[in-house]
Amino acid sequence: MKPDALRGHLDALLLATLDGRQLHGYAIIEALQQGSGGALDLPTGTVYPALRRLERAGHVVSDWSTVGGRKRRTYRLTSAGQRALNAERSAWRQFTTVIDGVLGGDGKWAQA
Amino acid sequence: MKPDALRGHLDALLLATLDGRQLHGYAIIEALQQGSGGALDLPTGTVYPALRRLERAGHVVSDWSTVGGRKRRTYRLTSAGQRALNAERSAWRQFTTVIDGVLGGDGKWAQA
DNA sequence: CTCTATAAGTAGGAGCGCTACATATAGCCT
DNA sequence: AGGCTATATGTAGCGCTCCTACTTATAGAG
Repeated sequence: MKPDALRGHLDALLLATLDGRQLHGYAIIEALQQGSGGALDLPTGTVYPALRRLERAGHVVSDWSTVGGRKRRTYRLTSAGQRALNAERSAWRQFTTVIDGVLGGDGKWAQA
Repeated sequence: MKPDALRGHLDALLLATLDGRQLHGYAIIEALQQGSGGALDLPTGTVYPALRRLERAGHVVSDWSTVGGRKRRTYRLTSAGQRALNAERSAWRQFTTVIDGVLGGDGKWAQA
């Protein structure tokens, strides 16, 4: 998958990954790897700044802890973040419907 | 739909719009409007530069004509563009599958 | 004592889509 | 005659985001 395809959808992925659980940055990256069957291998330089953005936006909050001598910054959704996630999910639905419609066209290639 | 969601997928839309027919820029914008049920209303400042990029990339070629006193630049796919369109379509499939998987998660919200 | 895994971060760049503006013709309405 | 709308193409420059590359630090394996 071309790296920039995520543009504009990364927030949704991060929020969804934090839905119902709290994870630190490194664990989020691993969760996305596993949750995507290995298709998503996001670099730290993408994820960490994105989490900061989400925190600035009030969608997540973080707490520091130390586990096994290593510092962790653990994130969890705020209620605003939960609402944002719902919005992202419905926006994603709309988005794929629209693009599918254009790409699918008249059924020339559709097979599903 | 948030405007930047298109990032990375605009080429696919333009190539798909030109699949099997030749259109000029203005007509492409209208075709996308109709083909998306009004959801896509791309500004000329987005479409024209994108068409130039596609032409530079060898995916489309253009010819000038004059119709009703107005100049038109009509685009059509090259064979490389046709291949690129196929690639974009399968990339889109992969992309949506991956994101759907992450957003859908464990079925908490999936309804389809 | 080095190498890998774990863990977080910054600096800087590329590139794309957008806003806003400029240009030009045809046709309609007043 | 003048203005307005639709048709048609284009550029300049901005903002943002994701990426590459690098830095820092600890624990454990070999």
